[in-house]
Formats: sequence, C-alpha cells, structure tokens
Amino acid sequence: MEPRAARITDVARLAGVSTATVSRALSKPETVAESTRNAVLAAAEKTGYRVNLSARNLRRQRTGAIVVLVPNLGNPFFSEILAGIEAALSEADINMLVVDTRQAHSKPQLILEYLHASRADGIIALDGSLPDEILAVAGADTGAPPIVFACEWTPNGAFASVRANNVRGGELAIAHLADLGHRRIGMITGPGTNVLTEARSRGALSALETLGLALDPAHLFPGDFSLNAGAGAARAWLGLDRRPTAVFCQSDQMAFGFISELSRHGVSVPADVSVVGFDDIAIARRFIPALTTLRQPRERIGMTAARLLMEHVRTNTTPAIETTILEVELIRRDSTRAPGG
Amino acid sequence: MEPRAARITDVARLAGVSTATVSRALSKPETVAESTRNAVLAAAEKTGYRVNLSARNLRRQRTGAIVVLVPNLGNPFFSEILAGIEAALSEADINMLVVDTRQAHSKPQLILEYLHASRADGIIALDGSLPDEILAVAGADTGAPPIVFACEWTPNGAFASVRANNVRGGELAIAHLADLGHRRIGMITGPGTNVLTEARSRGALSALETLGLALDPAHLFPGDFSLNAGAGAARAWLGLDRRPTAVFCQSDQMAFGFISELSRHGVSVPADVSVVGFDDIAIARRFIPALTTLRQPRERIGMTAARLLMEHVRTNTTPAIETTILEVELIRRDSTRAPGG
DNA sequence: AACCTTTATGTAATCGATTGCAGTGCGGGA
DNA sequence: TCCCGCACTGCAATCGATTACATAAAGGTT
Repeated sequence: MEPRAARITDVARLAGVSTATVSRALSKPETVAESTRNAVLAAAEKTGYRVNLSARNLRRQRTGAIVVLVPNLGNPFFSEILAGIEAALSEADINMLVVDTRQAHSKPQLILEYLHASRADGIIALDGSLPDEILAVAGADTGAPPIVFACEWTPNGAFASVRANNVRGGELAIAHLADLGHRRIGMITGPGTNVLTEARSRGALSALETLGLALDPAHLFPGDFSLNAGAGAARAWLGLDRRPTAVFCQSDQMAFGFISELSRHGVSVPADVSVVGFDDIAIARRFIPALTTLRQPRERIGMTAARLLMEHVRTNTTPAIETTILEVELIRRDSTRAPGG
Repeated sequence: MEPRAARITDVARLAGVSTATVSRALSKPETVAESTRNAVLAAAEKTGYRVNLSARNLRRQRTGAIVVLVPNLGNPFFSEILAGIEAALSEADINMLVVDTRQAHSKPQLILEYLHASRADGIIALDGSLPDEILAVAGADTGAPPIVFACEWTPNGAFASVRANNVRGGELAIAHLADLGHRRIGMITGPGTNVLTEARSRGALSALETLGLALDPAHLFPGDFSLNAGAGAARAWLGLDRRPTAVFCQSDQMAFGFISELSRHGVSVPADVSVVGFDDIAIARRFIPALTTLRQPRERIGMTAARLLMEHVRTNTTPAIETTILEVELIRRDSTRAPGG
C-alpha cells in the first residue's frame, strides 16, 4: 500500500472545516477557536499530513533555504563554520544548501544560478575571491538575495561580513615571538591575492615595525594555506644562510607542513626554530609539538553570519555594509620558546 | 529600481508565443520550431528570466534536492565525503541540503521533517546510529524518499549502503603489524555500538586468530574515534605492566591522540610502540611520525552513494538493499616498525 | 431594540510553471 | 480533389497551500 500523501484538503474534509482554517490552525494557532484547532490537529495527526513545501514556498514567495558558497568543501577548515551556520539556521527552521565554488571561475554560470530569489532566500559566502561577474550580480539591487561573507570578505568591501580580527592576529603572533626574544622572524603567507593574507601580513608587519624589527625579504615565504606550502617553505628555510629563529605561519596547516618537513631533515621545533600557526584547528593541540597558534572562533563566526543574514531575510533588506569582527586569542603551546635555547 | 523578476508570461508576451511554448522551448528544445526557439531564447535573455523553482517543483512533484544527514558537521572527517556527494549532485543539477543529526536522539521530530517527499527527493545518511523511530519511517513504503547510507550503515542492514571494506582494513592492519614481527598487539576501538567498530574489530580479531595470536583483554582500549579517546588510551597503555608493542587505532584521530599523549610522557613512536591508524585523513602524512594507516576513499564513497541515490530518484524506485564495498589500502609510513628496534 | 465590535470561519483568487489534449496548417499520397 | 499524418502551438487544468476579503454569529452598549 502506498496511499497518496495527505493534502490540506484531506485534513480539512476529515476535520469538517475549510482548507483556510486548517492552514490557520497550523501556522497561526491563536486565530482559530480551541475546539476547531483540536479537531484540525487530530485530523492532521490521523492523516499523517505534512505541508507541501513547494506549494507553501510558491505562495509565500520564499524558499526556506539559504545557500553557503564554500571554496573547497574537502577542506576541513570549513566544517566548523558550516556547523555554526547550520546550528543557527536549524533553530529558525531554515535549510542549508551547500555549494562548492571550485568551478566558479571556469563556469560562473553555475554559481549564478544560485544568486536568484527562487533558489535561496539568502547567501553566505565563505569565498572572498568569487569572480567579479558573480559579485556584480550579487551586489546589484536586481532582486538578488542578500549576501553575507563569513571568514573571508571581498577586497572592495562592498558586502557585509563577519570575520576574525586577522590584523590583530598577525600582531599578536609577532608580539609573542618578540616577547620570547626572537629578532629574526620569518613568515609564511597565504595566497598573494587573498584578503586574509593581506590582513594577517599587515598586522605582522606593523608589529615588526613597532618593535623596530625589519622583515628580511628572504624570510617571507609565499604559501597558500596548505600542508604542502608549509613543507615547501621548510625547504626554502633550510636553504638559507641566515635562518629566521621563528616563523609565523598564516595557517595551522602550513605550520604542520613546515614542522613536518623540517623534522624530516633533522631540524626540531621549538629547539631550532619557533613556529606560530593561525586558526587553532582541532589537531593543533595534539600535534608534536603542540602548536602555538591564534584561535579564531570559527563556529561562532558561522553562527553570527547566519543570524545576521536571517535578520536581513526576515526584514527583507539588503544588508548594510557592516563588518562584524570577532576577536582572536593567542594559544601558547609548545612550538614556541626563546631562541637559541 | 527593482523590477519584479521576470516570469514565464513576460517571456511569452515578448516572444509572441504562449507560456506553453516558452516552457517547451526551454526544457525540451527539440519539440519547438527553430525560429520559435530562437525568439524565446532571445526573449528569455532580454528579460533575464529564470525559472521559479518552487513553481516547477510543485508542478513536477519533486524538489530537486537531496538531504545529507551528518552525525557531526564539525568533524572534518565528513568534509571529503560531502565534497564527493556535492560533486556528483552538481553534475545532475541537484542541490545538497546538509543537516546535522546531533539532536536526532533528543528531538527525532526535527529529523523526521526531512524524511518527506516535499522536502527532498532522496536522503544520504552518514550516520548509522539514527534512532529506530526515524529508521522505521524511512524504511516504510509510505512515500518517504529513498535513502542510501554512506560510510556507515544500519546494524539491521535494512538499507542500501556504500562503504569501505572495514573488515579487510582490520585484517590488513593486524597483518602488517604481525609482518613486522609484533606479537603483542593492542587495539583502540570506536564506540561500542558503532557498526564501524564492529567491522574493524572483527577483521582485526579474525586476523589475529589466523596468526595464532590472542588479544589480551587488557590491550583492548575502548574509544570513540576522537583525539581525546586516543589520549585516554595512551594513559591506559602507560599504566600496563606488559604493554603491547603495537596498537591498531580504529581512526587516525585516535592515533594522533595516542601518539601525542605518549610523546608527552617520553614514549616515542615507532621506537617504543608501533601505531596504525584508519582513514588516512590529510594530516596523516604530515604527522610526526607520518602515520601508517588504512586509506578509505572517502570522496569516492560520497560520489558513489550520490550516484546510486540519484539513480533511484530518477527511476522512482526504492533502493534494493545492496551494499557497495570499496577497497581500502594500507599506506605504510613511519609510525610502524619491527618491535624492540 | 438597534447598532457596533469582535471573533471565527469560509470563499475564491493567487503564486508560476508544466503538460494533456485539441487544434491548425502544410505536404504528400491516392 | 480529398484525406491523412505530422509538426507545431495554444488552451486551460493542475500541482497544494496561503490569505485578502466577505460573512456570520455572538456579545456589548446605549
């Protein structure tokens, strides 16, 4: 047996009322008489009625979903942000659609599909480097759904965003190393065009300047946040005559790659070189050595972005270009110590 | 200016045809005359028309989305599976809804909402321990959407699933350690009720038996796949008189926790004890020491599950209770060596 | 008693696209 | 010339729920 799914008319008939009353009894219970409400609820229960969302959404002109644009779903860095977003959305009974934007540059059409009110009520972008083509559509007040950036943001600053205080993170990393007595400090950066790279670098450079320390260009290792980039930087470090005694890695992943590759060449952290990471991903406290790093509240960033977006969805407004900055925290562990120890 | 979004009637008017023709020109182009088709496409382009999905879905009686039930979105283990699912779905222009099931036991109603045809055309469950209440509904042929399990599965085996050969993984882990000369082999398991725990343990135990080795109950450390569980097992290991010379950890995370905690107590891997993990997550090759582990093709598991599900969605059939098993591979790295070396 | 509120419910239009069925016009075969 | 079939296209019903508006009944006021 496979009975057709119950519709609102079935419930109405069984309860002896009109469909309008059923609809009201379920979504605005206080507007119908108690006896009627009970009859409707009983009938709904009996028939196993569940509202048809396509019909509701069509009528209400909304979708009940927001989409999250993730630069690379396979990267575990994003999972906690997603968890935060999901937690906030599920409270409000809103669905989370997840889309990987790896193809965004080759096939922007694919992503553009989502920037449309009939797909989603709003958008959270975790990817600051979406092609201009897409940003233009998202920014125009052509009825595209509201958009909020989380963690990353766009260089032109044309959208609301929720993010960590990356500049401060860069400052704290350098200040910590300098406190320990380091004077020759290197840095492994993210991708050159990335906004996080720029912010963390700016913080680090300004701290160095304040301290009267210069950054030797040979001690600046360009990376891309990945394990392999860290390993590559390690090989560059090994090739130097005058090596930095400490290195600020702009992501934990790069720190792991760096330490790991050094270890293979018999160089030990923190004995031979101190390392600071960024992110405080779960494994950081269990790496060997446990990694000193900057914690950014990824789950909270996700939740905050989701709440901000929902607010705009609810009030049907374009998000003001506001930037919410959440603080980072230096977590001291075992990968840093005084130089030459 | 915010012009109302173009509807199909707008396109029809501009192209001088009926809405029926517009609809056909867009979704079954070969059924309309070429000249008409061009006129429609031009009109669609000019008006910026995008089909309204709620309306289409209502009429077509489908949702164009499948939902993925994730036990804990914050756990990075799942991100690669999600990436695989997303890749397969996006090819077919199907959306991926992600839902965290952490609350499934306390509020099964919340998850039940999704087991309904008006929410999603199908379901992929990454969580083998959904409450019976939910499984009953999913299994009944009450019009609930088809469901496929990925990575995990249900103990009663009542659903189709795609998974790694966990039993074989357990066997390979033990065989590898025995090959190296280990005779006293311990094991850190996952949660007692988990199907993965059962399968991996079964493989390990049968391999031990084949080799004529027994598992000392004191060498069986109950865990839960987490970093902390591994650390806890390390403390138990340290407390033993006769310690195993090798330990098979049923997840990489536990292996990291185990190695890390041992390291804090001056015990070194693999010099003092060999360790095999399970999963081959990205960091495994960069841990210190690089982790010997069993690779399971997580992305491929995700893709395969998604394709299987889509097939059933397309043909509108309940998935036969078929089990697709993908092979695991032993990756030899530096955390294992001959005992007493 | 007449009139006004308030509360509860029903009627029917509406959201936007799809598709079964019916028509139209044209070309070819008998 | 007549008829049939084919290729297109249009008409209008349909998917299922929501909600503006109308109506009815009950209660309150003067």
